[in-house]
Amino acid sequence: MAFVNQNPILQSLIAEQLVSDPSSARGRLLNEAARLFRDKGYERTTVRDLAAAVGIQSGSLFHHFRTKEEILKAVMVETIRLNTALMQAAADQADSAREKLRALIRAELESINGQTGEAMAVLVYEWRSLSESSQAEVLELRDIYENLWLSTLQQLSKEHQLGADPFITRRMLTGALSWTVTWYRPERGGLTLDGLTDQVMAMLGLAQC
Amino acid sequence: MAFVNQNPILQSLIAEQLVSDPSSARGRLLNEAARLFRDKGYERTTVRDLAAAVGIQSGSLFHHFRTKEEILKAVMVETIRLNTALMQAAADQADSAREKLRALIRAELESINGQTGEAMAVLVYEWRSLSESSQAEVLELRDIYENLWLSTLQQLSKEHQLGADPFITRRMLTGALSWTVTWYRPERGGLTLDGLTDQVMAMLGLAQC
DNA sequence: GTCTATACACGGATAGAC
DNA sequence: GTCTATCCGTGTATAGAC
Repeated sequence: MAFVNQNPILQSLIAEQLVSDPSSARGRLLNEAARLFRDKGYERTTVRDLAAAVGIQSGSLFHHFRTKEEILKAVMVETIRLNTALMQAAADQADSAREKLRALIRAELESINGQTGEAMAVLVYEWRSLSESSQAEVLELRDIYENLWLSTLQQLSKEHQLGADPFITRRMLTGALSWTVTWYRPERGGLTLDGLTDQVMAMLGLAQC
Repeated sequence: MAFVNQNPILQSLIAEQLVSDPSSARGRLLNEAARLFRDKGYERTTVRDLAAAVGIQSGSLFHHFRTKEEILKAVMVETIRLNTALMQAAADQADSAREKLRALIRAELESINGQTGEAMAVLVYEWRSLSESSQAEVLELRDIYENLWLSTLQQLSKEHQLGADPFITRRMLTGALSWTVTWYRPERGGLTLDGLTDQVMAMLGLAQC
């Protein structure tokens, strides 16, 4: 993903070949695919659309990917890998459980509404279009990601700072945060990403007093 | 929707021809369509699937609806009409703003996870498949529904019982509640609908003390 | 690694008989 | 109001030249 190219976390993932270099043919295709899948949906996006987006003919696509579904799966897998690393880094910088949670919320809001947002939306809305065997693979990666959240929420719960159950709170947050993509428009209107994060914390009764 | 057939609110809506009688040919088709659209997605559901679900041939479908999209739109329109009426009734029975909010949350959770849940999921996940002109029509109906929520949340905010902004809180709740359809399974496991409602209230810092 | 050309199946929608 | 038959466009994927 070209925009966050300077990010050292992305750089190390590329070096380990866990995500594609965004300047490579494969990387550029996956970025365009994420955008198209989010805008039109996976089913309504044709292989001709995908090829045109990177300036090749549809037949040439199948030199890089065996099937259209393989492209969807690659978008999802690489997105989770990148976001797990970003999340881990964000949480590591915070001290208290409360600050860890705030860092996670802010990082997830940034993933959803920032430059990886297209791919994050695909992860949520195009799940059904993935074959069952691919779903199982992606789910495994998701577990690592979710454990980051759960351990932080469980710590807060121990400290009696959380109103509801940690598991349920995480599920509520998953829905609430991913839904922001349908309405949050940072460019027009005053609410910044930090302001939105504050609102989420306030909703949970964890506002800075 | 045959299951809630005895519901007097549904009966009056049918009498006013605002929703189809679930025992009519049209009503049965819309129920099956909601189920198929949720399970497979709108695009992956063929007119042959729809016809087979009600035991007719695909050509015969077009005697009832001019296009496939018209079926999707009808599912959405009738679902909003029914749920607005159910919501209004739930809110009217409560006295305090806090109890009104609880009634709205419980009613929406019931819509999402109960017998109209298939249609509610379609409303969230198949939005993009609706043509723009149809989207505008459905959006108008949604406004009425949303105003029910906003007036209650604004009242709570006046009473200083709400941590975050009312508009933002509603949007967070929209995401959080609709997401329950992906994980909440009342049949297996102890959490009842009332228990889940309590958890949501607790998350908002509005637990019964 | 990309091109052109095309196979081949499937999906939405229509026509006209009953 | 449902049937059968069918049109026709579109979509995924392949073949083989360059």
